[in-house]
Amino acid sequence: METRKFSRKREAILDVLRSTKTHPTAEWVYSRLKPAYPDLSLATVYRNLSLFLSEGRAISVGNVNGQERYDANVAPHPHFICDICGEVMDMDESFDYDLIRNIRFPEGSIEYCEVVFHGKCLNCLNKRNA
Amino acid sequence: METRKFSRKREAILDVLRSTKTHPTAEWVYSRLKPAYPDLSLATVYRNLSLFLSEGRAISVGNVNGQERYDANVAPHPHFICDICGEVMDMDESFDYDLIRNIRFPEGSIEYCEVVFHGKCLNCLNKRNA
DNA sequence: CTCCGTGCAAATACTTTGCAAAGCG
DNA sequence: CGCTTTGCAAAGTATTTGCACGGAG
Repeated sequence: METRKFSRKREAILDVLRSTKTHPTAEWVYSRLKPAYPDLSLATVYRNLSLFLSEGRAISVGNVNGQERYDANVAPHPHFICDICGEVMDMDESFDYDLIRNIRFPEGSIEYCEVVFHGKCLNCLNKRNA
Repeated sequence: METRKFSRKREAILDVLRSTKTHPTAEWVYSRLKPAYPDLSLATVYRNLSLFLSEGRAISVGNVNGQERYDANVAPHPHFICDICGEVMDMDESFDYDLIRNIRFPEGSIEYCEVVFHGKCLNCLNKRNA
C-alpha cells in the first residue's frame, strides 16, 4: 500500500500546474516556484510530476521538442501543437469524443484516446508573413 | 537548394523502415542493418531518419518510453500503443478521418491530426491474467 | 576534383537515481 | 521515532554535432 505524507512543495507544484493553461515543462514549473522556494530542486519537480501521472492527478500531453509537457486537466480533451514554436493549446470545444467511443480494436483493449492537431499558431503565422 | 547524392546506406535504412510494421526506433533499424553493414554508425541512422522526416518520406509516431518511433507509412492513420510493453500498432481500418476534417480552430491553422489510442495489447493482457 | 555522406567520439539535453539529511505524523 | 520527502550531485539515456576521411557525380 502506498503511504503518502503531506508536503508543502508537492502541493505547490500541483498548484502551479493547475493554475496555468500553458501545459508546462518540468523546468517551467521549477522556475516558477524557485523564487518562493529557494531550496527547491528540479529533481523534486520531476519526482512529483511523475507521481501525479501515476496517481492520475495529471497527464502528459506528450514530448514536444524533447521535453515532456504536463497538464492538470485530466479530462480527455484534444490539443493543438504549433510545430514552429512548440506552444500547446487546449481545444476543449472543438472535438466530440463520442465520435471515437465506439471504435473496436481486436488486438488490444482501448483505455483512452489522444487527439492532437498540428499546425502553426497565429503568432508564428504572422511572423512568417511579416 | 538541397543537393542530394545517392547513398547505399540511406536506401537501406528506408528499406528497413518500409519493410516493417513495428514502428521501430532508430536503434532497432540500426541493429537490423549492422550485420549487413558492419561499419554502419548509429549516427547515420539518426541523420537519415531525420532527413526522411523533413522530406516527408517518413513520420514520427511519437516518443514511446523515451524513444522516437518511426513509420514509413506517411498516410494519416491512427495508432494503438500498449502502455505496458510499448508496442505500436496500426489501426488503419478503425478510424474515419472525415470525422475531424471539418474542425475549425481560430488560434492556429491545422495541418494534420494525430489520433493515438492507448491501452493494453493482448499479449500483456494475457500475461497479467496468467 | 568537389562536395556530400559517414564513422567515431565527444557533446548535449532531459530525466532519473543514490544517499544522507530534514520533515511529517 | 519510523518512514516519506528532499537537495545535491552523479549517473543514465537518447539524440546531435564536429571533424577528418571515403564515396558519388
